[in-house]
Amino acid sequence: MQYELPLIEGRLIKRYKRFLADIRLADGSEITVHCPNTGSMKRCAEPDSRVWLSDSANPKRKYQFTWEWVEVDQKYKACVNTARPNRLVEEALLARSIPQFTGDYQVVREPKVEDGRLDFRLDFAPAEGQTPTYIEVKSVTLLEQDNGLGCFPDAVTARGLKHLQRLLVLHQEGHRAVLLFCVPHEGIQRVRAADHIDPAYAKALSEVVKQGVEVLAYSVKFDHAGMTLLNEIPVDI
DNA sequence: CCTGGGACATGCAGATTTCC
DNA sequence: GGAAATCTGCATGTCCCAGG
Repeated sequence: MQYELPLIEGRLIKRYKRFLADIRLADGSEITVHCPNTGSMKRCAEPDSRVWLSDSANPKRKYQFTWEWVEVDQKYKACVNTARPNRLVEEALLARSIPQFTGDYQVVREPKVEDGRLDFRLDFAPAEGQTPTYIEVKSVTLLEQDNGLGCFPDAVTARGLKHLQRLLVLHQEGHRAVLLFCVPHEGIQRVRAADHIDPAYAKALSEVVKQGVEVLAYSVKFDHAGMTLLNEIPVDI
């Protein structure tokens, strides 16, 4: 995905509410921006970090700018906008650039399933004789130490646990079910379940994988004006 | 001390209304 | 009648305050 307008650079003062962060711009002015992240943003919201903002150009919004990227440990870019990984995956699916997903399929966003929704469903042409594939995308942005190992989740997640169960049920019903870790963080080259953060989730993950739910991880390439899904990276379960 | 609820901002889907 | 515009509800984690 490419941003329509150039990103604006600043420094984080503080993320002080779920949706809000204060940023200092290059000219010294301070603004409040929308923080579009549903997680704890562990290690991604350190005061004084360099940050990049997108301009919504939307006059109806209370806060014109949206926090997109942060610089972690003064060297790695990471994307904190949780809507982006979903888009990156969608683009890659539509471009047929993920080798694990082949065949003549249509991409359905946010398909409804039993008790909620998942991120994507791939519906195959009749000739393919294949039941749908379900995909849930998770964003990985927690690098605990500078060792290339990304951790998920970054906080206890009851909801994430539910998604795992949902994928397992779909798999048991005969569908392909895939958990796709999208990793928009330049310092992460592999992913593992964070059992030190959410042991229940880590346990459930290894369990559903054992039962046949697939897990994939893809790194993300940053360029001056956007991001693209890059290549597969290993997942340690 | 613990729990519950509200506020916070946005994007999106789905429903409903309006308008030609 | 059908398209477009508008509304409604949901999802989401953190923080703070009130009440038990």
